[in-house]
Amino acid sequence: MSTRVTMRDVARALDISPMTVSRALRDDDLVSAKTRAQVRRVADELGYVYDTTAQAFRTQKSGFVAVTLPSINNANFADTYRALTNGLADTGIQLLLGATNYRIEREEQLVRQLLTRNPEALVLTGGYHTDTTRDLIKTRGLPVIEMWDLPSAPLGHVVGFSNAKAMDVIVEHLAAHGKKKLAFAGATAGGDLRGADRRAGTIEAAKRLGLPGVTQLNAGEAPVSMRQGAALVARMGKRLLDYDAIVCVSDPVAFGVMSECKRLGIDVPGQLAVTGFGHFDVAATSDPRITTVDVDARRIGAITANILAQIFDGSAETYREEVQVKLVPGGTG
Amino acid sequence: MSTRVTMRDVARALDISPMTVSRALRDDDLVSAKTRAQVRRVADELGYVYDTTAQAFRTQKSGFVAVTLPSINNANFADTYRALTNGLADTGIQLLLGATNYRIEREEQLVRQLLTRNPEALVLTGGYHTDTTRDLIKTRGLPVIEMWDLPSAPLGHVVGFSNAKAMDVIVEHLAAHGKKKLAFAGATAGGDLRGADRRAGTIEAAKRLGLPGVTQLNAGEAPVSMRQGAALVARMGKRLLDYDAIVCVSDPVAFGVMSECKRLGIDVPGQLAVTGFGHFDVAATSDPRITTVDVDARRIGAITANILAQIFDGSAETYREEVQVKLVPGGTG
DNA sequence: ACAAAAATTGTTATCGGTAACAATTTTGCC
DNA sequence: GGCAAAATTGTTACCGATAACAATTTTTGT
Repeated sequence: MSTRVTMRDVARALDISPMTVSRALRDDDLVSAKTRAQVRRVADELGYVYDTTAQAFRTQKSGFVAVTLPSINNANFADTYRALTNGLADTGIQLLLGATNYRIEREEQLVRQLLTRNPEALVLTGGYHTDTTRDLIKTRGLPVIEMWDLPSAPLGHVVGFSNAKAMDVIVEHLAAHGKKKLAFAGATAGGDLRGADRRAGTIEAAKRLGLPGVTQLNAGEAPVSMRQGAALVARMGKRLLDYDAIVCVSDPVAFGVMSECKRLGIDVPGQLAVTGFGHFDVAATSDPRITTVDVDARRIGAITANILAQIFDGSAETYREEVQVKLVPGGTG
Repeated sequence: MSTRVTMRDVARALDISPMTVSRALRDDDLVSAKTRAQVRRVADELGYVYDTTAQAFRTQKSGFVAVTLPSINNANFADTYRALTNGLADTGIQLLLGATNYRIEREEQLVRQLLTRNPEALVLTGGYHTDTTRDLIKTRGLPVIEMWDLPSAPLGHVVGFSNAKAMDVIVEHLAAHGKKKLAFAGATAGGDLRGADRRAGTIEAAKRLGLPGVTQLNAGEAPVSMRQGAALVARMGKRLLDYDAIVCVSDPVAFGVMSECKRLGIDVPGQLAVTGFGHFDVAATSDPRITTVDVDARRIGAITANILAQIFDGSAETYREEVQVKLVPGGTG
């Protein structure tokens, strides 16, 4: 009973060869329509389930594309992932997902694990990787796509934007509204490197616009949560009013900051501006709405899916797709 | 160059048998420490990468556990998933994740796809499945764990709670604070079945406590978002004041409702109470904090991991673990 | 020193599909 | 009807690791 039903069994039932069954189930035109229908029917009757493992082994193609995301609990990455899934739906490709928790050491461990499954391509979030990760990938000669960043020394294809430059629109917006003294609320150094890029971009933009230096406010370990944003404000209290605006590494942080300000009686945006990043639902829903930057996460996923399709079709071109980000003004400054 | 390095190659380099290489790389005690070290070294030198596909094929064990989640963009499910990943970290088991988008038809499609990868167990979120899904699983005789629910006719193991009964604490809390006329804000019928259970539970609890009937407010397709919660309120306007409390299917919805109330000048909780579900960050951070129900998502994942470990150890017991939920009073009623 | 036990290494067959090639059947045309 | 071309089906070998069993080397005890 526990012996699985194989193509051989289906073949025997119909007194044909396993090869014909194989072809029929893959809808090969070589097989006559009549035979195909029969095979289908008998396969169903016998409860046959196709064994992708065996196929992957024989053809030396796993049908997997490995994907790493910093976190699976992030609307933007989830959107990218969904778009990627949808874009690959009719290719038969399956995504093998891993979460790095915003750490490139964890990414390395993950990549190592994922590679043992023979993925046909690798999709990484971010442009920062450990040297070992880079070596592992290069040695394999595996197609790679880096998303959500614009690395200067990419491993392969790129679909993303500059996290540093993206802050320009925020800082320009704040400057245009007369905000001068900025603080940046993000993770402590060392963790989230895309967050660090945003900080660097903020500092850079402020300098360019002739604003005073930007203070770094540490909200804790990456990824910084709403709670950590709130806790940061609770810790600092009215000292926060030394600044005109708090530029937050993400919308959730901004929301935490804003909520706690309200609890402390600090008026946003009256006394203090607060900005976010990512155009999350919470930014669009809160009262007031949070000024933020929209990244077309879905587009990143869709483009990535396209590139993958090209790769599987044999294209040798190396893509570098920059997606535009745009300011979404809210009521927080 | 593109011919991959196999165990045979490593074996040849050391003039030993592939079998010994296989054993050495799996750290089999049968192999002498000296040989193991040599094999390790040479394997590294040659850039050997273990082929899990071949192993999975030969041993007829994929090393996969398939997991379906309604959405990957949900802090609670993400927590469960992370706990599951961590709990299985040193078993070598890899999770194969799929998102159902809260639809059992999509779940069926997904399960079908996942089964072709020969998972060694299946972890499903929720206790509702299509008949075909149930058949597929039963035919396979695959170990199954249903999470986040307490189905009356489970497919196998269960780790969860009753979504209906979980609403008791909310309704009791509201009743104790003098709220009588309740409305339930959730998805339109047909979609999210756990949400439907919560609605049924709310109605049931209200009846039991002698409150008037509960009105159903349709916020749109599942999963209902913050935006949809806000849109619902925008649509209804002051008519919302016909009710004493809006019981929302989740915290995000409650947050959307509350934010839009503020914009409309409706005082929460003064004029209207609002409750959520799930103890999301947004509920704990918003001002006021949202009264909600905490589900120990991490515990669900950890217990599930434990059960999986038991299964792989050969235990034949069928587990049914109920996790407790608890009220988290906020400032919204 | 020698047999018996223990430790270590080797051989063979196989998991379930499918590529490459071979063989057979059907169809079309004069 | 007979033959070439087209359509369909079949045969064989193999992808890379490892279970099961066999053979060899090393250690131990007397």
